[in-house]
Amino acid sequence: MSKVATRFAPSPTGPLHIGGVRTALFNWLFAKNKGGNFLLRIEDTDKERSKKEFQDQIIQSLKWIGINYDSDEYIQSTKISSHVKIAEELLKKGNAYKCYCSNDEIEEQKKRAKQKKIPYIYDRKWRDKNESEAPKNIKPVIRFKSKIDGKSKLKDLVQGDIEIDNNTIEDFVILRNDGTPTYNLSVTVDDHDMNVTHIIRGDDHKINTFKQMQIYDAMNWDLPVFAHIPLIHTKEGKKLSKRDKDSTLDDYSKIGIMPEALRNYLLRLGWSFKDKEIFNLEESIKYFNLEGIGKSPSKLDLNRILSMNEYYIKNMKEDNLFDQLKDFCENNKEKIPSEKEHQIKKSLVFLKNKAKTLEDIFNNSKYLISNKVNFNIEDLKLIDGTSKKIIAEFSNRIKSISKFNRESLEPLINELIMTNNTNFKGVGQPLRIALTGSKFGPGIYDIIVSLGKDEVIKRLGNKIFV
RNA sequence: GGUCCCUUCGUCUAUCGGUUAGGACACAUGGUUUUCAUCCAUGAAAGAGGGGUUCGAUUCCCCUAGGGACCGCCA
Repeated sequence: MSKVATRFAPSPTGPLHIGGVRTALFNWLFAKNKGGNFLLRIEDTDKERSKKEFQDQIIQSLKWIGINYDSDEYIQSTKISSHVKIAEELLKKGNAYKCYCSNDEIEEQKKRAKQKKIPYIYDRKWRDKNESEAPKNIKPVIRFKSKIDGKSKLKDLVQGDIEIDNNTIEDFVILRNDGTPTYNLSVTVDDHDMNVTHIIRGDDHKINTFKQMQIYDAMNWDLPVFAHIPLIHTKEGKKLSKRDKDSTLDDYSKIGIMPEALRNYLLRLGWSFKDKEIFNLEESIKYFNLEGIGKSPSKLDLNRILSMNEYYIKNMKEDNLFDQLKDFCENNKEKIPSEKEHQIKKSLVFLKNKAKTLEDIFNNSKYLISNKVNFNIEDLKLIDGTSKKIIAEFSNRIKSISKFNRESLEPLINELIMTNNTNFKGVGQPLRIALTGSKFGPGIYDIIVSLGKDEVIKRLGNKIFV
């Protein structure tokens, strides 16, 4: 058996959506599991809708989530001439024929079928007609001569055996009247040329597979193995499309979901391995198989994505986490000033405990990133006379503390609680608001220590607390 | 409408004829705590319905219902 090769074949007509990412992931993991190659093919034959920017974005997205393809990307539009050659060969061999029906004629047939409520299928008018009868003013399309009798069986590795009557597959167009190949032809020729052994793709291609199988058969090419994975559905239970909310990879990266987390989530969406939930990269490759793919569609669950991301934030090495945070902030928020990097990196140890996303970490570390405190108006109202007194006392007393850490601050805080006849909240809350502008945030000791003595004194000295 | 596919807690899923139907997320309650969280414990929560086959069905078969995909000279 030849070396396993899988491929992911997106069309660059929009941003890569999450279902595509999962398809790519499954193909990639399958290939890596088998020690094979994973290839990327850009299906850009629709000139109207294909855009280079989407192609770049797809490649960028795959890179982001850590899926790397073997050898250069295969650009379908550069292979059109070989597709056409095959169409001509099929024509010569009698597996295809020229169809001179006009657009109007076809439309008319469709309309009539709709009225009669019978399924439309091209009536094979030119299948056996002599070309001498061809109208001069019409450029023909080339149609594949599909089987009419009998049944065809698809041995699908996910769906099992699927059998359909051949007469439900129409004589589909393989070459348009402008001479360009259509999807089913191009895909088949490319997959064959690329030596693809396993085609793992969305459920929505199942019927196409029956068309493509006939081309393989006519050309006497080895049939690859097919595996059609169930689609990802929206909350409403419909096929997820790029137009849906939270459907593209960017929707997740921009709120601070990390690639490891999204990869792990997508792996477990529609695939399982016993009760295991967390798979690092090595485990993903080691355990991935087609048997674990379920047959029913699954819905996206943002809570689960967030929870997965939270897990990775908490369990990731801080160096790595910081690098990701840095990139995230630069790309989506504001750049972390280089002089603050060390301080923030050190603070991750507590910042990460309160975060589900990189965005959360960013929000919780704003008090460190910015030199100016941005006060929440509502929270500021909580600062009363006693609060001001406590702030002043605290500020005064820390000036004499030489070692600025939790141990040295604790007695001081406790003393303030006693002398002001209050509880921890009575002291902690005003200090937190004064230092960060908000009553929510990291633990007060963490805030104070991470800011450092000078900065704390400076912030507590703000005129509004006098 | 035709063809094909699917159906276990709200969600993702485990179970490959015998289980108190398990786990995870979300949810609820309680505990820890220094706000918000985290963390820990506990709880509620499922085999679409009906027939078979079988000593025994969530599991195998059939029907019904519900859902989905496809039905382009798009990919």
